[in-house]
Amino acid sequence: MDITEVAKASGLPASTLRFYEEKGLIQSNGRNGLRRLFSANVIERLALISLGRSAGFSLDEIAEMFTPDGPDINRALLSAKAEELDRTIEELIAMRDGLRHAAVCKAPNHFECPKFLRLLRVAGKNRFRQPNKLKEKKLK
Amino acid sequence: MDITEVAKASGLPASTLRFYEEKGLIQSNGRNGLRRLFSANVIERLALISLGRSAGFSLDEIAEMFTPDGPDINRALLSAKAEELDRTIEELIAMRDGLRHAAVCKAPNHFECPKFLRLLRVAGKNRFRQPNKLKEKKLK
DNA sequence: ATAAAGGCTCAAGTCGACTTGAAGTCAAGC
DNA sequence: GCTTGACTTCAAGTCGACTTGAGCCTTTAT
Repeated sequence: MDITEVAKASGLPASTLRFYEEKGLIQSNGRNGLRRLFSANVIERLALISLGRSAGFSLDEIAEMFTPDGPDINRALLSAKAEELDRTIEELIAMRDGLRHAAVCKAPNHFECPKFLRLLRVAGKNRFRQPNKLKEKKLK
Repeated sequence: MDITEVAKASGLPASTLRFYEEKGLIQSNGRNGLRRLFSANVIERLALISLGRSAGFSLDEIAEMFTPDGPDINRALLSAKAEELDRTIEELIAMRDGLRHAAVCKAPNHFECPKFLRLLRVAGKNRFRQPNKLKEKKLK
């Protein structure tokens, strides 16, 4: 497959595929002239990468999992990520409940509202870096 | 209070406080010579900012909420964020379950495992930008 | 009177994951 | 034989939230 086919099949722009190749996340197997050729299993690989990204792995972490050939998934790392997700989920739930409450709370000042104060305490612990804003998916 | 006191009380470095002031998120009320003076309520304000960050608001969004004077919380925006969080939470739960499964799954190839395939489908939908890696909190 | 401490400003750097742009190469169709 | 369009490389730019550094200016202690 050439890069455009892979792009279409995976939904990723060609620039991303080149970037991933450069990072060692995927391989092209040879060239047709200048042009990269990919074997079909790169699609699975990309799916796996996408999965990893969604689960919160960085590209570098994902690269580590794909060590020799074929994804060798590190089970301990997976479990650790699952636990990390668990904590994140709990924090987000607290946050969501707090937001939902704040949206209807009638207290003149939120600092007088016990629920809001509880929210603040949760937020205090919850000092993790936030995602960059989602970029709009531009469909051309 | 001077900037160091605010820094101590809030846990934020002075550089961040200057940055927030420049962005209009907090105000200093006058100077003592060169030095900024802050009134005590800036602490509450910072707590609110921290809360907003934890809930996934960008600094610009938070700035919008603090329009004239005193936080005027936009209830619709809060509800919208709560819903957004709801969706994120569901995705993360699916992801966590998937990870947990993948960590124990014995299938020779994950692509033969139905649970794993389901996970992939979830991940496919779940094409949101991930957080930058958490930076280690360096305690000096 | 002077030096250290700490605040100040402004510009530039950082991080991760890409994207964009300029300039070049190559095969195919007219 | 020349244009077109799809690919190539490589460098630089982008985004958000800060941090860092250089070079000043003040206050406080000696």
